[in-house]
Amino acid sequence: MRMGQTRPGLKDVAERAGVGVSSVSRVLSGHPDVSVKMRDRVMAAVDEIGYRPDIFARGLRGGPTMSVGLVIGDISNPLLSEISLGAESELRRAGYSLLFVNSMNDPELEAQNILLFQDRHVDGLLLSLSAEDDAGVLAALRTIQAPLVLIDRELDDSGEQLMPSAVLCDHRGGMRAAIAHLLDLGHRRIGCILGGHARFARMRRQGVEEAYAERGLPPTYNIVQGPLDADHGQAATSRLLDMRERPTALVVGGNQLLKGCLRELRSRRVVVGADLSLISCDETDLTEMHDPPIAVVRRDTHQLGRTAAGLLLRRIQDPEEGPVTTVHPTQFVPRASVVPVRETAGA
Amino acid sequence: MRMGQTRPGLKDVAERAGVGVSSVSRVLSGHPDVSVKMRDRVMAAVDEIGYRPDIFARGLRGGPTMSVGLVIGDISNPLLSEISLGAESELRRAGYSLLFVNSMNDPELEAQNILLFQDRHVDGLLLSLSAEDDAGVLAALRTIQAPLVLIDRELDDSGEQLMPSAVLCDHRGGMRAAIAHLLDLGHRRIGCILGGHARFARMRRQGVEEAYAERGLPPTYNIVQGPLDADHGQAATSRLLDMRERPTALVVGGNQLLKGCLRELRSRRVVVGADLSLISCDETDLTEMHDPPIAVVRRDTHQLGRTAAGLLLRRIQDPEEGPVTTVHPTQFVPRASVVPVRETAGA
DNA sequence: ATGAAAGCGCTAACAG
DNA sequence: CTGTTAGCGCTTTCAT
Repeated sequence: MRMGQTRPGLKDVAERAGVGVSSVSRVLSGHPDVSVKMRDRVMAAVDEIGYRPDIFARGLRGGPTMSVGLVIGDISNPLLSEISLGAESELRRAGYSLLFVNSMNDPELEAQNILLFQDRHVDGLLLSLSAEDDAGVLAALRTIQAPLVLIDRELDDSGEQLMPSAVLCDHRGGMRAAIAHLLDLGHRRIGCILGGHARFARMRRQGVEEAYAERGLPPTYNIVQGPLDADHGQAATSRLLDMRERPTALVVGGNQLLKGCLRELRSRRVVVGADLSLISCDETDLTEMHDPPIAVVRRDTHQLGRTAAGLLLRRIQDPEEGPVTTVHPTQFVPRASVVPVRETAGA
Repeated sequence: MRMGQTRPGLKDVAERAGVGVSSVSRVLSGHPDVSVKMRDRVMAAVDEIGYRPDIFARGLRGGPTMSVGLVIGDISNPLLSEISLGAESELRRAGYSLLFVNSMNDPELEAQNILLFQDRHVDGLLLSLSAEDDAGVLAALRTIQAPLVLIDRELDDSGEQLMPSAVLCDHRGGMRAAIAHLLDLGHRRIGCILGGHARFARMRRQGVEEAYAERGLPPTYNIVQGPLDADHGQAATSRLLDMRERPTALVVGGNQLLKGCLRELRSRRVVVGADLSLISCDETDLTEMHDPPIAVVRRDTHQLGRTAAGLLLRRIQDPEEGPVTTVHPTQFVPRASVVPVRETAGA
């Protein structure tokens, strides 16, 4: 029974101001050829009736929607959410809004979401994909006209058709530094728990290998690769601790894995920073507040998001711009979870 | 230099299938009056040319956009992100997509974001607002036609114009149970650190008061109210521990506050579960993995999100539906961070 | 410098 | 049951 109360349109503004609709349109889209008088009249009318342009009608004509899509595997991961926060703040400064969608780390959903953003005419896409080589995702991406920025991912894009920009992290360097630190403290049997099939896992593995190779040491490390979740973290920890030549230090590649790892250590009553040295990748509440605090390979996630947004904006605003890749530093932060091997009780 | 390659429209499908545009439209929107033959012809053509409807053109006509907006204070808060995950999963099942926007806990941004969603013609709004009484936010909300669902918030809507549904949590009951547990263990001087001005803080305060009142005990608790952040958590902890009659137990109203609290306890070398009993609200990695594990007042955040989405969908799909409020249980989970007062060393 | 008018892709009358 | 047609609110020629 309620009145239609349709929101005011361009026509209403034009009527109110006693001018033509196209003049109103020109004023609102900053067209140069408008008299000051006209601009004032129109703006006054706009304020009076509280006009807001209809984004759909604009989009229909193919104009920009001033929005950017972010496809993200798991927003509940604090790192990813910080990245998105950084991206959002940068985009907002430029007048763009960021639309999130979760893909639950499911490539099929991811592909759907990419298409969904295309339907919504986003002006660009930020991608933190769960898989770098999923055929469906790649196919969806190829239908996208808008510029793409990958966040800490490398696409397995054989055809090289989609020319994404990318913001990457120097995971290899960070891992190399972490391992080097352990080696300096006398550790030789180091267990590494890695997860996922994305770039970061490959790079971290390389970092481990390089650290040993640089010092001419035999590869007495053990890398346990698996899914990127707490269960793998726990299982891998268990497996490493059960080895005959039990590692004196563990390096864990991410917060989910860390959670599982700590769970296992607790159930075995292994004391971090005494019985065992421990390093994790990426700072979270857990690493910071743990007793003892856990050494980490850290990176500036907020900045990562901001840079990603910046690269995207550049390409949106100037379509001639080519893809750019930036690499962001990582930093090893030693903490009490790491002790020299001498103090470590053997098996 | 690239070819315009404009995406196929309804007209193209109609041409391909040799039928009229409206028939195509009818088939696609599931209109009952279409022959099987027609449906097949059209669907074939749709597949052949890879047609996807233009959501903007649909929206322009005032139709549903199959999207829901979520205004959220801080997506990097694991609780809020879990809620949004729950909401998203429910919405997806119904074919809706969820658009997130962060408001950085800033009411002004919040109001802007509400307007932004309105511009995008969302079919409904999920709100986890940072303030319940901000004039700008309320004004923005009043311009919204779509149904609203509040998540764990009560609006200070004097005019009662906007009839939101709501999903609430029984914070009062949870807090009452937590305090009762402490009282049973002999604690009398209990410090409570609360933060924020939203419903949950009020309810928790009431829970504390009720627990004491129920047993006819004098109010020997101390409630320190402040902003909902780690700094307040730390400052409040410091203040409570400096009291002449130092509390034997602390109850902390949220994960941010907890972080600050733990920071202070660590710097003072206060041992949780021995020198002091500790309870927090809401489960996070920190409460679970802490040594000793921290007792919590828990709630099912994923379910909360799902229910919120469900309530919204009901109102979207049947505009005659009135607003509904559901209250979700909370549960006190005792853990090793809580010990009887006898074992606790006094000041 | 300004206004009139033609669509953008779609849905919903309205005719057949 | 199906095709034709008139807009939805806006931008953009094209005249003036």
